[in-house]
Amino acid sequence: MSVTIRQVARASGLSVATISRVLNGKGQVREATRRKVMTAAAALRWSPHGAARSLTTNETKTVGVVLPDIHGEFFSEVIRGIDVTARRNGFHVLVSSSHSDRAETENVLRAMRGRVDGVVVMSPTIPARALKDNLPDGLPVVLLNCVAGKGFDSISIDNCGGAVAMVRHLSALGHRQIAFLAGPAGNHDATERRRGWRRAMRTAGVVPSEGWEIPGDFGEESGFRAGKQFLKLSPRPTAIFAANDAMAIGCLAALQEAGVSVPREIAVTGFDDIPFARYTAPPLTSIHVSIGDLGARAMERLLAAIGGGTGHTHQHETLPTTLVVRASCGGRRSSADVRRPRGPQPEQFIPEPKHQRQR
Amino acid sequence: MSVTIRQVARASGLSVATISRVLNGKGQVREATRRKVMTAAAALRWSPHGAARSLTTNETKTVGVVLPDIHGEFFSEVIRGIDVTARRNGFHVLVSSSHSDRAETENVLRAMRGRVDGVVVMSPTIPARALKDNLPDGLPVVLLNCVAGKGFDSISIDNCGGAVAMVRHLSALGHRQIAFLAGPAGNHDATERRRGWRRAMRTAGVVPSEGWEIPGDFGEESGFRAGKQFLKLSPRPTAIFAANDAMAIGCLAALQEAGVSVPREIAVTGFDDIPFARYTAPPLTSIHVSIGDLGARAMERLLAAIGGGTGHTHQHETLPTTLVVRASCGGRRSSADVRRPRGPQPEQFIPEPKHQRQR
DNA sequence: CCGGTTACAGTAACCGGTTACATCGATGAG
DNA sequence: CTCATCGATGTAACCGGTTACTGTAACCGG
Repeated sequence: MSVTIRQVARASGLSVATISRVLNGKGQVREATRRKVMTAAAALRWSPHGAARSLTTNETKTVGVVLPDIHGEFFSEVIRGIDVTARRNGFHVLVSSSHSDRAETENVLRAMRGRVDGVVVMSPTIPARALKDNLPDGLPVVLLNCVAGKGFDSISIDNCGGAVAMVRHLSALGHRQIAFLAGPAGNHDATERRRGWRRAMRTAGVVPSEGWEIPGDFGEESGFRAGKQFLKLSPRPTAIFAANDAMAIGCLAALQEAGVSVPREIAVTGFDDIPFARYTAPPLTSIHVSIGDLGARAMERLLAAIGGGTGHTHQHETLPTTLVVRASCGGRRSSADVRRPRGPQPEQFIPEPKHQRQR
Repeated sequence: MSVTIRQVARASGLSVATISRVLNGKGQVREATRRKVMTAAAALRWSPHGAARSLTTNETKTVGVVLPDIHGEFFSEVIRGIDVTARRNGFHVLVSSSHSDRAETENVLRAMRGRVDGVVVMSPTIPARALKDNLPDGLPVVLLNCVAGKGFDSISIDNCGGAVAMVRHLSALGHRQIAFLAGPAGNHDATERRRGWRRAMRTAGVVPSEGWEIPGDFGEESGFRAGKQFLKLSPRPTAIFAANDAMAIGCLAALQEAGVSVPREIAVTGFDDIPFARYTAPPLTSIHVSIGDLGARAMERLLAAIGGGTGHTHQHETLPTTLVVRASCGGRRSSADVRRPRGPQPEQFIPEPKHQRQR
């Protein structure tokens, strides 16, 4: 049915070895022969069989990406970063996302043998150690935004540092009662951001009182509910720092509905700097994270591990974040911002990714 | 290095055939033998080599997904739908996204041979016919949101119908000057939505005058610019129907900045019903599209084609859309809506997907 | 006790490439 | 002229599974 290298060999009157050599540019082949091969291959519309090739070379030119059940921009951006980097290096990407169940994840991991040359794993639920048991020995792995484990490459966002920067900024604007809208318990990013908030508060000499921290789940809905709760506090916080933008947006909606003016009465800030952050009312001050870069870096590390063989050393890498000031936190620039020609601009300008959506 | 079936055979004192039979549950194997195999396999932590297996069985249990360079929710949702459905059926997903270049896409397509059992292709730039030349004969293909081609399975959203529904709704609210904020030229969805707008306008007996249609690119930014332009028109349109939510949101920002009240002075509506749509100010009336379902259906069709062999008939399928009314279009219910407990609810309630973000 | 099933397990060919090694003609030095 | 060398190409083993075919007890009815 499908055309094989032997058919090409017959059609061109050459041997399979020569066809293979031409295809891979290895060994000596006369120019005339090369052309003959190319012609025959094109005529038969032959392209090498991936599985067959993988079997002998023991490399698949494919990397696995295992992600938990995440929605939205984060997912697409991280995949984009990974995919672009992989393709640039001639690699394919085998994804497996939306794992809620741990056993399921382990199954997928096991099924990767003979399909991939390495994997990027982002899993809040699986401890690094458990990975070892479910992966073929010697398969390169890069952990993404997980608790770093010994013997693994890992890479993550400077969540703590970003949170500290945000609290500092709010402090500088005069805020002291800075409430925190936390993310899901157990989530690594959420934990780190909370740590940053607490640390910076301590540094600022403020002791968060009861009720200044409300748990959320990173969804808009939970932000909305938390917003309502914050309003019941007395004294009211003067600023709300949400652990991600989605919750901050829900929070904004809650305050607006309650007729509370942002930022005049309460400042609201987020984390992630999702594209919509600049289009909320008022535009949202946030911590910019280059999610695409995160994926790209993870892939670069993985490719290095794949190429480097055994002489590769494991290390942990942290990606920096940037504070992006918009109107929602108030302060000196807020009124000026609002009048800018095309929607408020960040104080520290971050070059915009092209947000040409195709849909 | 890696453990093979032969090692398991030796360890268990059986032959490779038996190991294989146990693994695949084929043929007769005594219970005692099965257990012996399982024990040995577990002890050696053996799992079958994907490439090797693919080579003989001629099936990879993997499907390819080729997507253009799209950002945001659409991408992640469609992948999620595909991935979940694939995994449920024991398939893996090989993605390749962010193709801007046509030659690049064709390369990837060619490289899929021997790696996948079928592909889902979403490509605005490649005509269906050109696919035939770059795909191994007989490889099942499902086209996603493309111009349907003969000899292909295809599936898409009822863009036209959705647009008609939206214009009808606005009409019913008394609007006649309904401007249209179009999507990128050449994009299939954009074209269809525009067609729906024009058709419904004609039905309503309104002839769109000069300037009532402004081109955009599906990005927030272009919506913002278009919003400004619409304001310069005289007479001003009473409603703006954006071809997607991102542009509608940009448009809202522009109107807000100009001090124009939505929906009192101008109604604004979108298309896609992205999660964020319910948190804009005012909440955005939109056309709900189940993007995840789109991916899931595409995968179901593909799996059917893979399983069905030659007896499979090609057909085109269209997924329905639903109008979701929120405050941004004004009308009878708008004031009531605003007071609902947790942010405005849609008039026609769409069961919410769980928007528990993990970030 | 015998030919025929049946249940279970082993042997080896095969999938489609890659590549070490063999082959062979041409070339050049001695 | 001969032999070593080199460049170009062919031969066949091999990668790790799957499976058709084979072998062999055990068991059956007659």
